[in-house]
This record gives sequence, structure tokens and C-alpha cells, in this order.
Amino acid sequence: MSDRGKFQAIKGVRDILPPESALWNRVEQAGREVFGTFGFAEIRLPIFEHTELFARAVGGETDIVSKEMYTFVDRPSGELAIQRESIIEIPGFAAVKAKSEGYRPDFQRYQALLRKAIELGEVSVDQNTERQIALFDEILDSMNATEPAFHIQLLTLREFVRTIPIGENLSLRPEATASVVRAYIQHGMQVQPGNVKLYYMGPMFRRERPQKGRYRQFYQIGAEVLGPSDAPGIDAEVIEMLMAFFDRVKLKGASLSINSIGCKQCRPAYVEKLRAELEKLREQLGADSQRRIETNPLRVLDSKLEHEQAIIEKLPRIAENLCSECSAHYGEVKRQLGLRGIAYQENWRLVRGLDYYMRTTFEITATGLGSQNAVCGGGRYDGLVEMLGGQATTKGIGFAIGTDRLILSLQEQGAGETPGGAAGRAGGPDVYLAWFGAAAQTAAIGLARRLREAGFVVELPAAEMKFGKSLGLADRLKARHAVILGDNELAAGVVAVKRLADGSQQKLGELELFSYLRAERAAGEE
RNA sequence: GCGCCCGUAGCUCAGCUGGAUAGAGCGUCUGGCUAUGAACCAGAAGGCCGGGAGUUCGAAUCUCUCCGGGCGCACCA
Repeated sequence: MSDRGKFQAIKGVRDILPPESALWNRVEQAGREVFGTFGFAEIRLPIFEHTELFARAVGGETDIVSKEMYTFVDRPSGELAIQRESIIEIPGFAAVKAKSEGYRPDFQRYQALLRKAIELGEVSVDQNTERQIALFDEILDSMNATEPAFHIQLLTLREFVRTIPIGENLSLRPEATASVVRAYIQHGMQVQPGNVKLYYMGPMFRRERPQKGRYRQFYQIGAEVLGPSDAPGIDAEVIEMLMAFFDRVKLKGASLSINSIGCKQCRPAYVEKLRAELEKLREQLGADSQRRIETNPLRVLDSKLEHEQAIIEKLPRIAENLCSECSAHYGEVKRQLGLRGIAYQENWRLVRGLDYYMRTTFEITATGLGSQNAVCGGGRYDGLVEMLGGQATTKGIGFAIGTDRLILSLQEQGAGETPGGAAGRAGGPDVYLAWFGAAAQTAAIGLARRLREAGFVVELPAAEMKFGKSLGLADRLKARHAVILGDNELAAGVVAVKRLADGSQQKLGELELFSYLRAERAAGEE
């Protein structure tokens, strides 16, 4: 990038400008309202957490964790950091020579602090630094006091201290489920009656190749149900809520797919069966699918390659390999969806990439999004709470809506054109208050305040303009009315109101003005 | 991460096989317009042709590379 000092947004991120931002507000507001009616409450989460949280929840082997997170080492603090500073400040070889033995306790102290910090998880290290630390231990343990080896060892240690990253390892969240579960555990929410129902909305971060509807800072609206029950009715209600939300935002062509991917009991057996079957067919598969035989056989089912489709069709299906509990659960979820009148398609090839999913999985696709056509994905994750250190009996299910894609799809359907609603009135102000002369400005300021208090959107010119200019600006700002306040009106104790659409104009007192504008607003909202 | 395509005023685009001070429409600003906007008329501002390097007498145009974007793959909510 070299636009000569001009700043521009980082690759893969973007600004959401008016009037598009009005649509965002409308969508998020719809979420708050719909989720609220289902008894969900908002949780506001930090956008960064310990890297380890995501690694554990999402799965250390997934691309998300291994290469798509924005990860950084925080600056160290406390005694460890102070000790580190004093070691780094140890002068060079020649100066040290005279009294090097005196530094030994400093290193030992640092080593002890470091070990403790690692143990407590306050310092996280990768393989590379682990090697350094091991070497550090080794040298320190076997350090001998003979010259000049001692000095060399000392300076080597100093260098290690300088380069070992000792801050906490943090990451911008790539998704929010892990954070919700962390918060659930941290705040002891298992003592709350029934299941805890939470929703969230906000930015997530993934260092992916940008594409339409796929940004490095992207937004999600999601909800989770956590608690002791895994009743299929919960799965169905969560999906019902989701569909109610899409209905509320008037998303057309939303299509629901569901599947069950089994549990800890039955899935591994199925995966092995699938792997064995794929192994026999290896020669007929593409390179990617061949690789997945080892890494994640389930994802072969997702393949879009034309020539693999016939092969995939004949593979064993999980629905026929579920244990009796999972099978019953899945059946009941479908029945419960039926009770709610929710149309769905079973998609036996719908698998989830993240480790924590089990049993029910679902996905909603929308139109107008190209190959990135999923706007929402979700599923059950009964083992996750335990995996993150909570009660083993806690169950969970949730979903996340890709807000960027939802907005994109709504825009394709023309939603951007009609931003109504008082908050997101992109159509311009109700009133453009054109004043002329110092006395009129005084009156206009007061009138503007009263109009705004009554909820009207008022544009008040900050400086005096020529008459024609002022009305011209009113027009270009798409104001609905121009209220004209000059010496004539001031003297008569009225204002002139002009409806810009048809040019009709009348003189009104302030009380009449308010009732006139209210009537106009009511007419406009129909 | 891989492959293909794209990058000229704020926006949408023109610019012939390399040729002189790079154009248009829309938008913005100013004036025609001393109490009436949209229409119309006149004018102005706004570009190192995404950046850099190279080929050439000469590059917006050809080559390389970097940056940014789009589409598909991979991965994934």
C-alpha cells in the first residue's frame, strides 16, 4: 500500500456508511425485539479473549485457530515484567565480567516467576519458545563458575529473556459462542432457574481472503441456550425464533436445512465407517477430498466437485448410524418443528466444521449471495461447557447469523431503498428551517428546539444564506418541508410552511404548525 | 493459502494498434437569482491514470512487481 501517506482502511475491513447503517440498525433492532419476545436477554462480550479459549472451543486443528485468528502477545506486567527489565538492562560482556556472578540470583528469580506464570496460564508459550525455555532451564541448572564459559552462558540467558514472549496470548474473537460459554461459567449462571437464554451482536475477526460478504471484521447476531435441559423442544424453539427473525426483517427465500451429526457415542463410529468407505474409493476422489479422509472425513460430504457427487450419494449416512438416543432426539426435533409449522429440508450432508457441535445442526441459506450463501449456522454443543471447565451436565445450543450477508441479501431484495422509520429516516429532515436576519435566527433556534423535542427531524442552517440558496439546499437535502422565518413572518407572528413536494405554501402560527406537521407525518407513514 | 478477472475526478465510465496540456455525464462549488427550491444557462474546482520499477525518442496504453477489489477453490459461521 502506498497511496502516499493517505490512510485507507485495512484490507478486508470496511466502513458502513449512511444510509446503509440505517438498515443495519433496523436489522439489529429486529433481533432485539424478536429475541426479547422469546425470553432472551442481551449479553455484551469483550471482543478479545485468551487465545487458549478459542483453541479449546473451536478446535486447535481448524484453520480458524491455526491461521485465521488475529493473535497478539499482550505486554507483560507485574513482578515478572520488572524482573525482566532489570535482566535486559544488564550491561554487555566486558562490563559484566567483573561481577557477573552477582546476576545469578536475578536469573533464578526470573526463572521461578516465569515457571509460576506459565503454570497459572498467565503466560502462554508456543513450541518455539518452549524450546528456548527448556534451554534456559538447562543452562541455569548446569551453570558453572569457570571463566569465561560463565559469561557466555549469562549473556545467552539474557538474550533468551529478551526474546521469550512473556505476555498473555490474546486473540480477537473469531466467533462468540466460546465467549458466551466462558461468561456462563465465570458468572455461575448455572444457578439461574431453567435454561439461560442469551443473545449477542457485534464484530468478529478472521484473517481470511476477503470476498463479497466475507470480511476480516464481520458481524454476527447470535443466540445461545445454556442449561441442564437438552429437550428437542429447545432446538425447535431456537429455530422457530430464528425464522421469526428472518420473517421480521422480511428476508425472502430463506431456506432451512437440518441434520443430526450424532454424539460422542455414535459419531466416532460413523466417522470411522465413513473413513473406511472413503479409503476404498480413494482413487476416484480429488486431491482435496483425499486429504480430508485423514483430516476430517465428514467434510468430504460437503464437496462441491461435480464428479464426486455420485460417489458421495452412495456413502453411508449418519442418520442411519445414530445411536438410539440421538436418533430419538433428532426425530423429536423434527416433530417439534412440525408442531410449529416450520418448513425444513433434511440435508444429510450438512456437517459442521467446528469441533464442539453435536446432534442437531442447521443452516439457513439466502438468495443473492453467490457461493457464500449461508446466512446463519448453528447447532447443539452439549459437551462444550464441560470442555471449558464448567459442569458436565450443562447442555447448549445456539446459532450465529452473518449480519453482513444478511444485509447484502436484503439489499439485493431492494430493502435499502425504503429505509422508513423515525430513527433511520434517510429521506431527509422533516423540516428545513430557513431563517433570514439576526432576529429571525433567534426565533428559529427556539423553534428548532421545540420541534426537535416533539420528535421532528430539523435542519437549521448554521449561517445566514441567500433566500434562493437556502431553499435550494432544503431541496437537495430532501427535506419534506421548508419553514420560512424572515422579518415579515416575525412581525406577523407566524411562519411560512412550504411543502417541497408540490410547492404549496401557507402561513401558520406555531400551534397550527405543530398540528400541521403531525398530520403530515402521519400521512407520510402510511 | 491457490487460480482467474479488474483498478482512469467523489460516483459511473470514455480514451483507436504506445504520440503532445487525460475527457464526458452525474455530483460539488460559484454566478444568472435583491423573498421562493427542482428546470434551464454560464463558469470553476476536482486526476502524478492505485504505487514502484522497467521497455521506449515517447507509457493511462506494453512488461514485471507491490497494494487494493471482485469471482471461484480451499476453509468456515
